Amino acid sequence: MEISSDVIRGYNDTIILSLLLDSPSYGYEISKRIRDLTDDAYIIKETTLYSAFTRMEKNGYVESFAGFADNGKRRTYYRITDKGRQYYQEKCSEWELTKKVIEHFIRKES
Amino acid sequence: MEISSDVIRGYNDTIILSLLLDSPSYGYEISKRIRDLTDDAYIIKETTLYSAFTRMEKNGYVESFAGFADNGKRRTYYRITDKGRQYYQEKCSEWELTKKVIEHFIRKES
DNA sequence: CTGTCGTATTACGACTGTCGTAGTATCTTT
DNA sequence: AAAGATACTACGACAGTCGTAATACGACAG
Repeated sequence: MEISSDVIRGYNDTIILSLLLDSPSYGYEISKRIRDLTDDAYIIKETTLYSAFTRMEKNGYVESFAGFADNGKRRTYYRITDKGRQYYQEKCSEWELTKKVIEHFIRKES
Repeated sequence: MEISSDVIRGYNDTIILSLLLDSPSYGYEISKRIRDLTDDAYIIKETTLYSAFTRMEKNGYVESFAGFADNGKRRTYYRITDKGRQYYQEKCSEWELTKKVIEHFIRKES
């Protein structure tokens, strides 16, 4: 089954931020880690990912800086800010509430 | 706390359909039942609700018919179709997967 | 008998985030 | 030499939600 993007929409920023909590990272790696962690259940589109970075940088949730791969290739890294951490925590709380709300309307089949 | 609409976005249709499972209903009542069931945690916007009806009728998930309130006032009722029931069941299954996916990225605070 | 609140719905344009498509560039593997 | 993986950017389209507003009727208070 595929997950519709409208469902995840409100959590893309949260997902990305969660992967920056422990250390900075960059687009391609984030993308792969999402795929791997979810066993390919969720594959974020590149455009969605990079536009999330831009938006979050504008909002002050992440900061970008130039880094280099082992082979010397230039990459754009992103680091989560304090504001980003706070936003992430709020979204985690919100999630608990959201889950409850939606599950009022879900009937599980046998 | 408020629930951001982007989170619910993918489930508005599902929520509305769930309230039509047992009997037909109409906009205003659906709206109130959502509020009541969620203890005001989720208050669907009127425009969102009515445009969902229109969209779902176009998709064949619901059928509208004219009904009358006790006082003789005209109302537009909606009835879920077989296709709508099927869609609803699919969304319920999808929800289980979605939940798992998102929870890979949620860290609960103490 | 007038105004406000609750009921019930519709119209319209703005906005945001995702998507499809495409293009660029380098490095690694075959 | 070609193909695939890495790494990113640009642009316009689209869908669903939102703000605002308007309409209309009944009930109830003052």
